[in-house]
Amino acid sequence: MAVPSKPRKPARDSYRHGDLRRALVDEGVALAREGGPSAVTLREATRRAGVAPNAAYRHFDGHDALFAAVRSAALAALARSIEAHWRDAERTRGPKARARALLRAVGIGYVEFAQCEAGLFRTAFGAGAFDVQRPTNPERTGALGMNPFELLGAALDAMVACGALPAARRPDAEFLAWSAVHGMACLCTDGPLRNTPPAYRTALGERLVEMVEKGLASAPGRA
Amino acid sequence: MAVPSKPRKPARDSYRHGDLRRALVDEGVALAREGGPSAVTLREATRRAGVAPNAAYRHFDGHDALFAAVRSAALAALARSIEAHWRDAERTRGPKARARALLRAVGIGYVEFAQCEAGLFRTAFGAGAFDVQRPTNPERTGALGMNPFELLGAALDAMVACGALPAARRPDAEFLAWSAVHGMACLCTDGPLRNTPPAYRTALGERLVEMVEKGLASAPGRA
DNA sequence: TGTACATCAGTGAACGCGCGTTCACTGATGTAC
DNA sequence: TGTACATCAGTGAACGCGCGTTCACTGATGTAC
Repeated sequence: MAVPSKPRKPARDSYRHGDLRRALVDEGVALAREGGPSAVTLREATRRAGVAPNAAYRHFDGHDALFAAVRSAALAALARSIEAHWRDAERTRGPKARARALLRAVGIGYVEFAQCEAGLFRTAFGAGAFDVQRPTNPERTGALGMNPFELLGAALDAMVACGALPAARRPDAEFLAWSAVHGMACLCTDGPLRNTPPAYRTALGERLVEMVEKGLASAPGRA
Repeated sequence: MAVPSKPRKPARDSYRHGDLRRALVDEGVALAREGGPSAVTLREATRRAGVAPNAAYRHFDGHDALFAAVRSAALAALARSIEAHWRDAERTRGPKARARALLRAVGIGYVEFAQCEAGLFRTAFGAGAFDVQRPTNPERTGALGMNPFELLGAALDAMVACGALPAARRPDAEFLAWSAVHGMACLCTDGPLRNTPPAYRTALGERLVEMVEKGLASAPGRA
């Protein structure tokens, strides 16, 4: 008992935080999850990390930089949601069925994420301009090393490779498929589907993916 | 020259504004057009209307009420954009071609509005929950008296009536079509398509509508 | 047709809020000698 | 192995900002007599 009266508020830490940057991003993600993009506040993130507001400036240029990091984390979470379905789909027998299963995995994983993590979804896409990340930023991906857009592209390539999608219709098909899936994600998150039963939304999601698959194959490609 | 020194700042008006409620909504719409939903501020709207901030409370319960009115106006503007295409489509000869033209009108009008009026589009759909308005709120519609969702429903009904869409696939088809079109609108407004050439986006929009039409007709309906 | 008065759309000043950001500082850490 | 020192991640206090909202008020309008 050499130093019995030592204050033990900070418990394990020294007064230096250890990994404040990571802690701030984690808290930012938690805020985004709970309250969407507008809840991602520099002051609240530092408050939750148990640190003075200006301490954040040791690790980020300012609010925008912290927010960008949080958004990247949200995109990575989306990629992981898709990958969970992707891995199952990869085990499908037969090249055509497999390609279709991969495309379905991307769509269902995307919509499911929007429903289960509405705050993160809004943070990824609902706060100003968003882009396809190229070259791939490792912060934005899951374990397969592909961002959501690349996963979609890979699924479409597989469709072409097995003959389920005419090669002439492949160019820019990402944007058509992404549109459909992103739109449904929005309707499920903030739109009129947000309060419908999960089973109903799941059924609608399945129909949407089929619509995309069939519609992509029969509509003409780029002129 | 009975009263030559009378201050003529307010010009035509008495110190009573005349129609402040309308003026505030108009200024709010202008703000939304320029800066999206977060720019719709009670203080800035009153500032532009040349009135004290608290004057707004004579006409609105508070910021939320003003914002709701602005959002309704944005939805009405969307309806008008669709109607402009709708009227042309109505003149198409042949019931099938006409039904397809109507569906196309809804899709193209929707995406065009998102591109030309990105701020209003974000205000209508990008600021918290949005719903299909039933019964129709006259503030939210254009001259045909239908809101965007009802226009879409009418186009799909026409598709069924002429045999271009199997009746079994009609239920809930609004949500599938809306998803596709809304998603593309998002990609054009805030997403990776926002800086692409207009002609490219137009071509993509046409392909999307075709994808929806073909995909809707060949995918199975509600189980 | 004139006067008295109630109404209510506007004013002016002030409030508290949370935000991002800047400043000069402090004190634990890790390195050079 | 011990001491001197530079580094730099954190502190504490304060700033200005624009926001929504509340208060007591004023004065033009329109109505009742």
